[in-house]
Amino acid sequence: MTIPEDKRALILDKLADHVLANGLSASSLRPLAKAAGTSDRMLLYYFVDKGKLVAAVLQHIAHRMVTLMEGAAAPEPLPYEALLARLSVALSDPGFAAYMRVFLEVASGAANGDASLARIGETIGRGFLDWGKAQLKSDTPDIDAARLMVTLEGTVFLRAIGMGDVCERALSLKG
Amino acid sequence: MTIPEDKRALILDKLADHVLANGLSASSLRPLAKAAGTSDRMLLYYFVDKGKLVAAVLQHIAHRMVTLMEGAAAPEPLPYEALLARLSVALSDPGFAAYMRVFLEVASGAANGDASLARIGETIGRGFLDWGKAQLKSDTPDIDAARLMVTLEGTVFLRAIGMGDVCERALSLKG
DNA sequence: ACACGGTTGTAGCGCTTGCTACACGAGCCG
DNA sequence: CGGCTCGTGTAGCAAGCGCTACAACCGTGT
Repeated sequence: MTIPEDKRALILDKLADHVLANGLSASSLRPLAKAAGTSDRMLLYYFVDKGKLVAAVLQHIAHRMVTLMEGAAAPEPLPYEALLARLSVALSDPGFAAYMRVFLEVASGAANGDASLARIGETIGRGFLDWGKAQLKSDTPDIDAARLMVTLEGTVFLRAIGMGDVCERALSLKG
Repeated sequence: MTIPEDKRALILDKLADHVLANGLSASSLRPLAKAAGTSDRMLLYYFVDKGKLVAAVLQHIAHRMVTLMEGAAAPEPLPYEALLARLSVALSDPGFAAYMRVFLEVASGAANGDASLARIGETIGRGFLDWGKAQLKSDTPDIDAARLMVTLEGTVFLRAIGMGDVCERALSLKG
């Protein structure tokens, strides 16, 4: 037992970097291997097949994102409007935006029938939802957290197609 | 001049069917050609290259979607909440959902740097926004239409990853 | 009748994809 | 020492990708 776990974890980290920087669609075995400083042969040796590799990388990315989000959490619970405004700008940060891009790609793959991506996407999504709920000061936290998330993912979607202006308008204070 | 326009339009229709049914990622030349009853060779003859083909198909799909939406428009302007509820169920309809799946895929591609997809996505998105605005009865139609769209695209995103329940909760009447 | 230009089929190119067969070195166990 | 398993490099497979070269068809104009 020569503990491949260490090496696996190290590789996973570099793979996550590559996916965050280049997207899932640009992540075939050979580019990934190059980014991790190995060969495609070794990637499959560690992860058995492509599907399991992608699952592992996305899980790793999700874990990183949770860490990142914990650091970005509001110091105290905020009412809906204030939290929405705060998170909206947080998601625009390039560091966060990369995660949102792959999240969007996961959702797209899931919509096209990839059950594995759907499962991973839901896990990430539920984590995100809970994280938001924990920061909400509300009488109806479940409903408001849901509204928060729907709105935020909507802005991710729209910003992707160059409609950031519409997001700004939607987030302007309600009359 | 043996009018290739007719044939082009006919082919475009079948291509659109295929993309709506199978997604953009499952739409390489040979499957598309088979779906349209031609050869990849002919597809390139009509559309020059893959990029232009995809652009043409997406434009065609967008046009179809506009037609579909016109038929689904509310008979008279509705206030925000009512319109949101109405459109939310409309987008769940399988006929509409296929368009939303493709739309999501376009957004994902755009987010990953495909400028052509970004342009097409924005065109579709702006059309959608205008369509919604026309059905809104509001003092601040621009803001409300933006909020409507952000919310609806958010539900598309979340439903893709199996979080439809969260969408329901978000759309429940506000307290 | 004949040449010609728009249309189409056949075949294949060079490349990338996920994955695998095989050999070889290194370390452990008898 | 002898074998045996684990780790790794080399090489390659079949399939799919976008795209193209070439030849043949067919309708029209002269």
